[in-house]
Amino acid sequence: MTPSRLLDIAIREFGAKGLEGASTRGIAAAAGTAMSAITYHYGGKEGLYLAAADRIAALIAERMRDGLAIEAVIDEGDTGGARDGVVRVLMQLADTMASVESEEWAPFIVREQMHPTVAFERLHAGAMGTMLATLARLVGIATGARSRIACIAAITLVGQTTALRASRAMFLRLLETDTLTDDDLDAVKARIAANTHAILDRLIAERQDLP
Amino acid sequence: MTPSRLLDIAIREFGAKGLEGASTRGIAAAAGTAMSAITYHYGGKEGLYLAAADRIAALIAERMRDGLAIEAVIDEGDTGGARDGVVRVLMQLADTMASVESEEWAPFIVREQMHPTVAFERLHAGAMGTMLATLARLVGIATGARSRIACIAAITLVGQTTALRASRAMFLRLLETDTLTDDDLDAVKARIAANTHAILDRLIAERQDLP
DNA sequence: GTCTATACTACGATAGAC
DNA sequence: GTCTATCGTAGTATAGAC
Repeated sequence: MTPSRLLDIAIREFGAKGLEGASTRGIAAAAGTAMSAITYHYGGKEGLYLAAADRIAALIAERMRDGLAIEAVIDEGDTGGARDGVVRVLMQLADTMASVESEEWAPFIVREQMHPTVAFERLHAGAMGTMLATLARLVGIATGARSRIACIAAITLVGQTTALRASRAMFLRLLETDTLTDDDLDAVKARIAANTHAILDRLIAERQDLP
Repeated sequence: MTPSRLLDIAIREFGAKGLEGASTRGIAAAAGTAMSAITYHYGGKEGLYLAAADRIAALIAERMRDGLAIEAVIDEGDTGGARDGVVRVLMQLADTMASVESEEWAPFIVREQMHPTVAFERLHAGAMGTMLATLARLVGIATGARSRIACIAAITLVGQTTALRASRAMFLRLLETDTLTDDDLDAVKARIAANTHAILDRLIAERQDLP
């Protein structure tokens, strides 16, 4: 019980303040235990940080499981299925980014994206790498684009959803609100879906220009 | 001289470690001076943090100046000019996100986006708010979309470029490289430009569906 | 397994010398 | 304007009691 409670708090604290900014005393206190419990269960601050990364990867993998499990087995010729798959993965991703729970761990990930440490390996291997690779593969199947083009397109597609977190405050200002309502989220998701179809169509058209 | 050197280091340190993670001693040492210089010039750690935010806003405003100055005066009827403007602003933004200098201050901004403090006001007022508002306005002019739709579209468009920073490590993994070459950047920019045209076309088509 | 006690290092702020 | 010295606080780690 204590270990899992420590981990929950650790994710929040590390996310908000970073590895150096968060304090083991603060984490332990918030978890209602003593600091030395961290040493015992995780071997120290660094160990707790890595455990937090693993837990985040597991959380994302869990959230994305349904979608990715189906999408991963779509075969080469199924352009329609691949297209639907791209949209479904992005919708799932948008929900994840907009979810309140992601507020805690998203900063953890973004920090690792910009200044990767060993923890990035865990995040990438555990969840994010597979997700992005699947998406790139689906884009390739849906449009017939070469691998490199499909990869670049996949990143721009994902960027639309990550903006919900990484540009959140700016977004809220623009919409003149202070929380994202279900209505807002639906509107954004509809926009992303429409954009995605437009982009995929464009990739197909580009391919036919250069035979 | 000392103040400006302190500020440069402060942006890097606060970006990497956050307000709480960075240490005044560390910043002062890296700037080759004593910690009390921070107290003298900026009144303390918090003052230095806010000064860093102002400086970052100024850096971005400077980088975006050419584009935004022109784009801001495009008038209501000029759909073609507005469309070109959208693409130009996004290209400038992509260059900014990919630039090595942005590696230092981008984490600062993203942190403020997810957990805004007073410093976010400065960033938003000084640069980011104007940029995004201009973009949303141009999207509206270029497509005739309602304000709310144009705002949401603007966010998704910007998201494509911010992914260059906020999902950087993941992106590099996918492309199986460890730095973004000029070739890579050109390819991404071309993709973003093409996506943007596709998205704007789609917005126009949607408008004609519902007259 | 969990907590208390302790050792040691580093933090930010301030006062005062130069 | 810039530095040194110092204070009080808070950080991690470890040893040992329960």
